[in-house]
Amino acid sequence: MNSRELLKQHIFKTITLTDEQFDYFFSHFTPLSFKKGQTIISEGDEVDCEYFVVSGCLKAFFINDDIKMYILQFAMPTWWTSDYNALYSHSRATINVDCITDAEVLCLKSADREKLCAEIHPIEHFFRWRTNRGYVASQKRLLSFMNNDAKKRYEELLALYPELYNLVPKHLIAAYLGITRETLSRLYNNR
Amino acid sequence: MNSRELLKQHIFKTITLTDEQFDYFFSHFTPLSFKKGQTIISEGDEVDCEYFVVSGCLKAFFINDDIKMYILQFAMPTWWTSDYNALYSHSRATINVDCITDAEVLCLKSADREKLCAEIHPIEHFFRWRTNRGYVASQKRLLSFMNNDAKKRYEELLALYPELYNLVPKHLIAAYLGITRETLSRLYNNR
DNA sequence: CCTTCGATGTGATGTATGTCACATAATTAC
DNA sequence: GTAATTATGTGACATACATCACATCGAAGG
Repeated sequence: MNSRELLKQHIFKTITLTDEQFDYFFSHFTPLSFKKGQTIISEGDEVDCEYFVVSGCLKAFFINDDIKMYILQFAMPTWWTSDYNALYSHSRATINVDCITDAEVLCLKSADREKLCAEIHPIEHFFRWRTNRGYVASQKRLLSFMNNDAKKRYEELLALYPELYNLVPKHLIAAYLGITRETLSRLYNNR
Repeated sequence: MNSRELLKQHIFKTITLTDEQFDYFFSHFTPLSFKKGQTIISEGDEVDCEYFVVSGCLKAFFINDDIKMYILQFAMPTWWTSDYNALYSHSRATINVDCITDAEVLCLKSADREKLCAEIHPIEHFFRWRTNRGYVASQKRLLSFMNNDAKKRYEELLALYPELYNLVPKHLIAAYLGITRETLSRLYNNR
């Protein structure tokens, strides 16, 4: 499926637009291709875009003062990603986004998102529901952090996204779970 | 300030409505009063409202199988709360909401929120931005969980909401931080 | 006023996870 | 194809936090 169809099917799960409306909507996206390891957003950047993943896998991550990495989100096809804190508050990026695999994305400028939301009411509806779902997912992950130990969180992650097991290196899974790679290795080798 | 003015000032930080539009908007809210300790949402309930806090302090919390409590959110005046997972997915409540102090709230039915969002475009805009901010706050809290130890999270919480220190018993602060009351006691007594 | 119960403090001890060190396997770069 | 780099496994030990037990203190209710 091409990127236009993928985006169309994705947003049509929430809203419907006329063909002209969708064409207009789609005309604001810029397709971009990246190679494995390439950086999309670096800490300190001005952030004015968000990204809809068409193929491949991205990660959004934070690096702390001890150079330890924590992964906020793996972004797979039909997921959206950016540094939303920076994007919404017009501040500099504090998180990074890069490519775990070769990837194709559609880039949407924040100013264009706002323009589209103002011009076409259903588009605002779509973005409201996208964030509603993201908020609930984030709360669930927070609860899982408080309630479950690392082993349970690992099993939950693999149950929810089995494709990650072969797609992303284990030290990145550990960085998502908030544990060290050593601990993760011991968990699934039962040591 | 009365509840109508509080809500008006709150939403006018994001959007503007005509007087008639705001009157219409406000007419969908039901004022409710609760006493300290009263329950607003219990696990297993059907959830069809969200709540705008006018006065007092609520907590939204999860109880796990070992009857340990984890607090997702303290809700102070101008905050919104509910079990958003249940509310958005039309499922039964898995989290509880109750009153830490006597409280007044404005209740908005989910069906009315959707109706208002469909009828008045700026209202959809308001709710989109409310959730955008909630999503970013939730991501920040997640990062803090992964990156900081309990002491740092405690200091962060008090820096962000100093009023909680005197308002909320310490075992609830602990339940928000995801630690036991004993550990919290040791943290601030440096033992 | 007295009783009860919830909130808090603190010691002793257990456990999950982190840290550091080192070995080896798998990829990537030249 | 070889060297360099990155990913992974594992042992020894350190540490943050949990658990359990018990004491104290203060607020709420009859």
